[in-house]
Amino acid sequence: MYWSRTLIPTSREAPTDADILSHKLMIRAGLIRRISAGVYDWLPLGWRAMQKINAVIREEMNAINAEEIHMPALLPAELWKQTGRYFDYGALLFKLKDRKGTEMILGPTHEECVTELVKAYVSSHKQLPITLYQIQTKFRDEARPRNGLLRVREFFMKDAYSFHSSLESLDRTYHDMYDAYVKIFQRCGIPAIPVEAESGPIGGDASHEFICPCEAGEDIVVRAADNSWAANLERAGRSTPVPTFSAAPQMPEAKLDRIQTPDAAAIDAVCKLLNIQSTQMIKTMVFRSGDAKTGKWIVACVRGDHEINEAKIRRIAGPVELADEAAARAAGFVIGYVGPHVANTIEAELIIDPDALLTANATSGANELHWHVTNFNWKQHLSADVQAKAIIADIRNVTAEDKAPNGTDLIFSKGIELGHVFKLGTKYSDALGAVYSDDKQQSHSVIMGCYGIGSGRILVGALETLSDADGIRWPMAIAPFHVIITPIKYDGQAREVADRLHKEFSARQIDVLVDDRDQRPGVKFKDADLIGIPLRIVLGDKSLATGQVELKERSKKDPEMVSIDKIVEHVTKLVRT
RNA sequence: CGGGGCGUAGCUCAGCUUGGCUAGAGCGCUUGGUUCGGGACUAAGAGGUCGCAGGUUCGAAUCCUGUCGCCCCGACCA
Repeated sequence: MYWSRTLIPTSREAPTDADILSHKLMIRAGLIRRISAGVYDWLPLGWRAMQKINAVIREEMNAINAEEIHMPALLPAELWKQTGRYFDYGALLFKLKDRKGTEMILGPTHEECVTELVKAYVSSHKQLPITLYQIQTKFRDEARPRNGLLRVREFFMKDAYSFHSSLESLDRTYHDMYDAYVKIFQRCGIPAIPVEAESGPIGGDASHEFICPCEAGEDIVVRAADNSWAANLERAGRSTPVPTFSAAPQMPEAKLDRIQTPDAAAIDAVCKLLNIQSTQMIKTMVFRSGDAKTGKWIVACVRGDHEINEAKIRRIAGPVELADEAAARAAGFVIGYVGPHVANTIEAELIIDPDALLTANATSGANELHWHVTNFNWKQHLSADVQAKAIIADIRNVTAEDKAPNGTDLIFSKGIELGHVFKLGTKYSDALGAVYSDDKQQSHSVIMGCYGIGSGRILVGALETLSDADGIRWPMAIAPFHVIITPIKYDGQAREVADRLHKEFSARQIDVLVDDRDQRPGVKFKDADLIGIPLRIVLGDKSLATGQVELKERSKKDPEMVSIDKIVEHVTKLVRT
């Protein structure tokens, strides 16, 4: 391709609304253009990179016998109502009506659709296992799209779904996928660490996320200092054993004191007012499970300096949500001033984190507006009945004071979630009736796994982690062009050589861009660095006179001189390895 | 959804507080000249319903109301 014939709108300045490096570079290098919040045009350079990423993904998917299909983005809402996700997904789901008034959605993911497909055609164990995938546009009406391509409303995703007649078979495919993911990110040249993630209904080792470590990321990864283990913060568990209620301190002489704390609901405010440490406090939060009629209250307690981990609560109590404030108040919870002993008077499931349980003479809410209590102790101030039913469980986020499973220190870092592999179980096949017959004519729900990669996020990860002050540095595998030819002046011998090399590289399937613009050399060099093509061939009069061209790798400081008749071979070698 | 900020040329922004000449600058763009190995210089130009609607006023980019759009922080840490 010739620069003058394509569209590469580079710019010296980044728009003010771009905050993170990758976003700035994508705009400056002319990869994408925003058309609406979280919705982008893909320009030639961006699109080329995207295609290369998808090509890598395709190759690795095909290599493990996953077969590509294509499902529609426009889906009937009915299908989603059958699994309940029409409601569970909430506002994140784009909803619309067709001309007949039929409710439709734009697919944010395709479990329903693919399960429906398999239900229609797979009925025997002999047809299993099977893995189908697609690379397709997903739609999610994000509350707050942000940071360029990091969180968008329309994006590319490779989503694969596997179907099995046994958990062992699911395990095999899961591991194949896991390995394929490792290869994909390696080939794309970006760092990605697999971490344990929330595992859902199957439990155990059923879910991994692949995280690209970088500051721009929205996820928090916890890993062992010796890299022996890593997990999503949601998932990371305490390393010390969970005690039973009897481990609570015995403080027979302690007396529960009420103390006035006007307008001090937050932990920090109370600590300041009473001049105590947050470790001396018990934080109590109220959750609600089930619907308004059948649901129950859940009172969760952690030490004041700890954060409640809602995913862990869900693991114990099933689907829960933080209680609606008005509803909780109506039920008698003094939101802002709730203490654990509220369970003495209001019927609720009490879940206590071990560190909260071991806190003696704690300060907590008094269950009265503008009042707290001090010297709270579990054994004295909970009724016998409540003590007997209380659940002691790990329900907080780990902190730097915790240890990895092997006892080493924990390190916390941010990262971008690039992909996710997940053992689904029979959630969707149950809901939609996707069953197969085994060899004894017994009917079973198909066992499923699902595996996603956000292709756009690979691009974000590459720019975030590999760029330098001058611009992008594409890994060869996903570079929009392998080589850029920069004639100092596109004229005379330089022009002849540029055209000839263009032809020869193209014939070898090497993607080449000739900067044929009538620009000063400085402009061309700056732009070449900015758009980050891995190899640059400079054609200048002086070197051409000696039968040589200058070859510079974007990631290296100094160029090398290569004779004209060797350059094609030389570059081909660099591109292929 | 809550809070904050911003909408003026393709891009980055000034002007607005205190209403008043033909609405400005830099970058980019067009044409000419000089330049030509790391974002050149110069001359002449093109380009704007000041987001939109309404209001106040003799007069609105500027004040008021509404509305749309965009960005940032937060979203359950009581």
